[in-house]
Amino acid sequence: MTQTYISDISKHLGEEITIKGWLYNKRSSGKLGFLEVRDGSGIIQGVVSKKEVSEETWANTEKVTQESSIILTGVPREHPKKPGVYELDIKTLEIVTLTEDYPITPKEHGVEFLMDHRHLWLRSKRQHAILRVRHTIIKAVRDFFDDNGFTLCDTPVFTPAACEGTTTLFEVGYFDEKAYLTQSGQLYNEATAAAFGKVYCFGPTFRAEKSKTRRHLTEFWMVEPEVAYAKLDDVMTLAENFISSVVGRVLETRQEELKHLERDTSKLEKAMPPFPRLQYDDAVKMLQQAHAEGKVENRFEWGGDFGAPDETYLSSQYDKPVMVHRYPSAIKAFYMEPDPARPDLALCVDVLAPEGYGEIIGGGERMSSHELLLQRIHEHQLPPEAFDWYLDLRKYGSVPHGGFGMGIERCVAWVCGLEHVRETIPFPRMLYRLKP
RNA sequence: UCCUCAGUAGCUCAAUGGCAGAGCACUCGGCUGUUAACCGAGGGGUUGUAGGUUCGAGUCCUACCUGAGGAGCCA
Repeated sequence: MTQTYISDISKHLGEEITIKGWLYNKRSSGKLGFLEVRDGSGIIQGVVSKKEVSEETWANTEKVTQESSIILTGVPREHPKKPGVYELDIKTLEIVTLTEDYPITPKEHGVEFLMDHRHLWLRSKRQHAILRVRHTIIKAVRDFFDDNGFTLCDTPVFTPAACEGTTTLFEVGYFDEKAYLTQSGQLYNEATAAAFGKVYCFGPTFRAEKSKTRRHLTEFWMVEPEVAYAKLDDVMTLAENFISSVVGRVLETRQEELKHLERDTSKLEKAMPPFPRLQYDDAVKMLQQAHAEGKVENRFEWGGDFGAPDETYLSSQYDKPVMVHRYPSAIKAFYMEPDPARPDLALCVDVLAPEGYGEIIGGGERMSSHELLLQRIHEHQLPPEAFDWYLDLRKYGSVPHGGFGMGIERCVAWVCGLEHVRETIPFPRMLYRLKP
């Protein structure tokens, strides 16, 4: 028995086909049954008429329940009232397994209940739309780098020490010693960039921060490109080309999903280069003026890092992602290259997504001087022996280089217009949430 | 770690300190074009836990537990 996928239904109009899937929802009108069937590729409404089918098929139609697995045969055709929409005239309905008491009903549910049933929640239309956009974003990310001369050089998940020494790490046993789950592949990227020129890594990242907000996961996926000989301006140009390429791909191929999510795509269409480049100093002035005008609650002082409300205000001033660059070195990672014109500033950049989605990219130019890097390691009270290989990169053919990291889930949340990143990954890992 | 809010039927939510309710889901019946279908009937409860105030607590007070949102930190 061959199987036809619902996504291919338009190629089989008028033919008898077999659909293998699950019952999404059922409605009936006496001797006429309406079965919404999903098979992973899509959803189609099947129509069963009592007088057209066998007693067995009609009995199955009456007793089949939501999310029962079913195999049906029938003939697809256009919906009588909706042009471009297809229906299936069902001839036979076989129940593979009858489901009893499916927990997720067609009505509303709360977050806790849905999260506890994430393994089933994934079957819903909304989750389907989001995860298909996620798939497309990841594909577009890989295509962008693959098509631009980058080599994929994935970095380890087990690491011997903190990459940046600031954020909390997950500690795991590693035979007789301790290891930590990676919080960034960047340091390793710098080694592979010196070997391959343009590289990227893409994998899971772990942060043991006790953050409990709509923007945080403890396990998330990050893509990190790194380019030898790149200066800060090159990094920013790469970032804006990269983001616009990814967003453009979603707009090209996922209109249906974005429509289901009720995303205002006109806002995404504006995410085309060039992105505004805002120096930290000027961003501070904007925030201070906004405070004076009563638009921001707290007065921002030069030297601090932006909080979520600050980022939201700054991004609200633009209709496309904004790139904030040259933060004070004191609040950035130890490996950031200082600005020769202003040594107290780091040649770094954060890309803030529009509509309050916050920082989706962080990156910049890395320090190329062995002497200065060693000094910074000492200043940050990091163990130099843990960074011997990293320092080697400055001993053997050091060059200016830079790159950035983008959190996939925040990007998906922004593109889909979601309230929370928990829906952007099949099984989110969050503070106090390890199951399912 | 801190701040705020919320826990009542399988789910989503009502109930002035005074009889524990509705919709969905489920079971039964009705309907040949339904779109979270609809109409009628039925079963379904230790109101998060422990204590306190009161003639009387789902409701007020205290502690704890669980969850949500936010802060800090970050992508």
